[in-house]
Amino acid sequence: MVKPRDGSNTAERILDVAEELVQTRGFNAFSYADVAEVMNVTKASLHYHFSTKAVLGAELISRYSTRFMAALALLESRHTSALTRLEAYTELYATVLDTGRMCMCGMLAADILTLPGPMAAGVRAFFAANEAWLAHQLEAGAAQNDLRLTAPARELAQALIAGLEGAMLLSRMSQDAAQFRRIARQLVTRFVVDPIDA
Amino acid sequence: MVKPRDGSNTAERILDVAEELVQTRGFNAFSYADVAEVMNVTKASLHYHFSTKAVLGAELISRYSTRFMAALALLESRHTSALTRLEAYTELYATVLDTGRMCMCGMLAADILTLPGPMAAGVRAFFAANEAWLAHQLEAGAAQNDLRLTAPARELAQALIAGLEGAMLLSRMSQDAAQFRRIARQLVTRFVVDPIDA
DNA sequence: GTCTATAACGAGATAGAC
DNA sequence: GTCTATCTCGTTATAGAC
Repeated sequence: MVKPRDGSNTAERILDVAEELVQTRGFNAFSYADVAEVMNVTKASLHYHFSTKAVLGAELISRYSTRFMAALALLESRHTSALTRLEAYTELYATVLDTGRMCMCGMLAADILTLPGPMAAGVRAFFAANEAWLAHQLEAGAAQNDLRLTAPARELAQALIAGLEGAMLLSRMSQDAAQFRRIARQLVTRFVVDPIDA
Repeated sequence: MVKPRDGSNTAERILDVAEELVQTRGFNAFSYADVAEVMNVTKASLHYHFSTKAVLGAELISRYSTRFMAALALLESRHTSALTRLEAYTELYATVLDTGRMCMCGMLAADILTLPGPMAAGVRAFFAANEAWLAHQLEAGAAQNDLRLTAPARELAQALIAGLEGAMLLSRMSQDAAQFRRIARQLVTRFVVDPIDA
């Protein structure tokens, strides 16, 4: 018995629709009715797959985090230098923004005080994992003289993520597609490559 | 007939309570009932002062923007060098975060697609004004050799605001009070003072 | 697995007395 | 200017037929 993994099964499609709504409107600004309308099913059907909105939300975060970490692994295998990995990392954010969406966990970070406990924990874990991954890349890059760090790796990782999330928020608001990539370039250049080869 | 300006009149106190709720929970996650409960009045009373939630929201943004620009003017008069002005600017954000709040317009930026038109316009205007103010300080500072710019002033201003807003979001989530100031210092140091006197 | 129907509640808002 | 009372609607969630 092979489980369908092509994303065409109902639960996955519900997650797809809900994910877009969270990324554009936030967790408190979408409802089962919104999802049901897009999918042409009833709200009751959605409750069959995800008993409560809190369960749906937790599943969204879990899937998003898994996929994000998988994208990081792929990115790591495709790029060998720390600098190109960083650039690919920022481009990951950029392509999300190109679809008119915020980072899902960035959006949920704004809603953090209103989220069910398990969801809040998931969002915090997402950023902790991101920070750890980035810090590791920075340290590895510094070790092989790929780049120069201007501060402790952990601190730089936090500042980079903060800059990228803030840049998404403001660029989406300004509807200035190029703004995000300009800011991302500033962040990477100023924080890590710095004046060595500038 | 002197209008009361001490903030003790009802409309102002409603705005005070609503403002905190927006800064902590977001515009879609608070209700007239929440405000009424804190103030020990009925929802109907609130509607006497602010006919609709959209009107209340627009007034919140207007008051917040006015106060913010006034704080910038004060800050300008108190500090003469561009660098200390920048540091005071980031400290403005830090003190907001110290009270457990996000920047109100940063919060509303996340909700932007769900806001009534006039509110969305007000949020955009807030950030445009901030960007213009910051860019002006940067250019002035560069002109008198107070600091060195690593990119066009406008671009740096956008990156700084993005970094600060993102840092607020993540620091509040992490409940790490020191994190914001560490990131802010990184941003200012790397973006403007750079290696001249580092 | 999806439907109809409905329960239970909270939200934004209004009417009219005081 | 604040109250009680009420309206209407949207939201989350459940029961039970198909």
